[in-house]
Amino acid sequence: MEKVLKTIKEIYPLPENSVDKLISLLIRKEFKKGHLLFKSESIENSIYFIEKGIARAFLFKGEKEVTFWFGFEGEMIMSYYNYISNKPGYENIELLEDSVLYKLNHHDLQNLFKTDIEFANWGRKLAEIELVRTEEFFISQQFQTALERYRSLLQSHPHIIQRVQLGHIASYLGVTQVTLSRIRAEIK
Amino acid sequence: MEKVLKTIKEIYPLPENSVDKLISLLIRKEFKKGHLLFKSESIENSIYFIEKGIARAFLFKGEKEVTFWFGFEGEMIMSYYNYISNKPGYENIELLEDSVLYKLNHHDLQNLFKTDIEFANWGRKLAEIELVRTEEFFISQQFQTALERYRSLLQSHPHIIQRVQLGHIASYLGVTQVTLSRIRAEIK
DNA sequence: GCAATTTTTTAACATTTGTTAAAAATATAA
DNA sequence: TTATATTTTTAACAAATGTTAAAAAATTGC
Repeated sequence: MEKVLKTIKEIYPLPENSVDKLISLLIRKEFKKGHLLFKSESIENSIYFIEKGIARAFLFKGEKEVTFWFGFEGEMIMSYYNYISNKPGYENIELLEDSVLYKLNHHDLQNLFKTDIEFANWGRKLAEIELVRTEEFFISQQFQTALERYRSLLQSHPHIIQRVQLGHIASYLGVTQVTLSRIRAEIK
Repeated sequence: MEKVLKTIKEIYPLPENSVDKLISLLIRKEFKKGHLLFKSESIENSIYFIEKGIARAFLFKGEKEVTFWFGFEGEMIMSYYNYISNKPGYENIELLEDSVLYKLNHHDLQNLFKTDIEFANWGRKLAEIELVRTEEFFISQQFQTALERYRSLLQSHPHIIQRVQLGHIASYLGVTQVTLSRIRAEIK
């Protein structure tokens, strides 16, 4: 669970015994490629850490799926809306490869928040980090062209092209697959 | 400070003496219409609560200003990026009306987080609420048309048309002013 | 290795939105 | 109130992206 552990510690510097407390709550799980981990309109009581694999979150826009998030090794998978409001989330989350995840129960985590100031601050930092990421992604959508976003996606995840199909990437970038294909043809 | 107090209490149920502790740190400030509260590329050590007035956050896209946030009575004004990373924020924040704000020092707040579990959870909830809002706004940008977003903006803030000029609203909706003007002409 | 399936690219055309500029409407200040 | 400045609307045209469909390429399963 090397990558998961690194993620947990990077969020906020927890004392060693708190880390152990959190680890003791994690359950290792394996899933096949294509597994639908979260389904929209349903309440989800689990949070996952990705040890191995790629996940994507998507919504339907009419008939079409639109991907708006990818999760890579070391990242967390959760529906923030569900997590925060305890109402059904709106996103579907699918695993794009055979994956190894660590599962954490939502209520167990809430319990840590209420009783341990270290965890309360860990949870605060987690939300803050995620907020900044979401903001940055939003800003990039509004202020960069699809080409610029495609380039920075390649920069941060050079192997995404080999691991994720173009249609998903195109919708993540906010264009159709045809347009992304045109973009790729131009820069070659 | 009625509206500000309501906001503070709604975020997370703080004990009465914690609320008093927070209130004692607030300083009332008045600003004129047009005042630039935050300037991009600068470190900001304050957080504000809006008692009266409207604020907007914007970035430059080439020569043009693009508005990506409005703040109304009861809401908080802060650069999350600045607040979280302690690096210069990227946004400019301007007051669109003569305003009454309450100012809170960032370090004072951090201090409360570190020493009081109630505040740590208040801060966690604050970030979580803001995260869900940001996500919702992002989703609406990606999955709704400018017309739909215009309609729901009018629904949630019926007086925005009287208080904010069309160019700001257009860029907030992600279209040019000409396009928003066309949209308005069509639905009349 | 080959056939079937899926994914990606290309092409032709339609639609939407942007750009520039001018006119109309509204707001501001002397 | 009137003149000036600002904001909003309208129009003509250009550019970018979407749509549909077919061809090409790559992947998968037998």
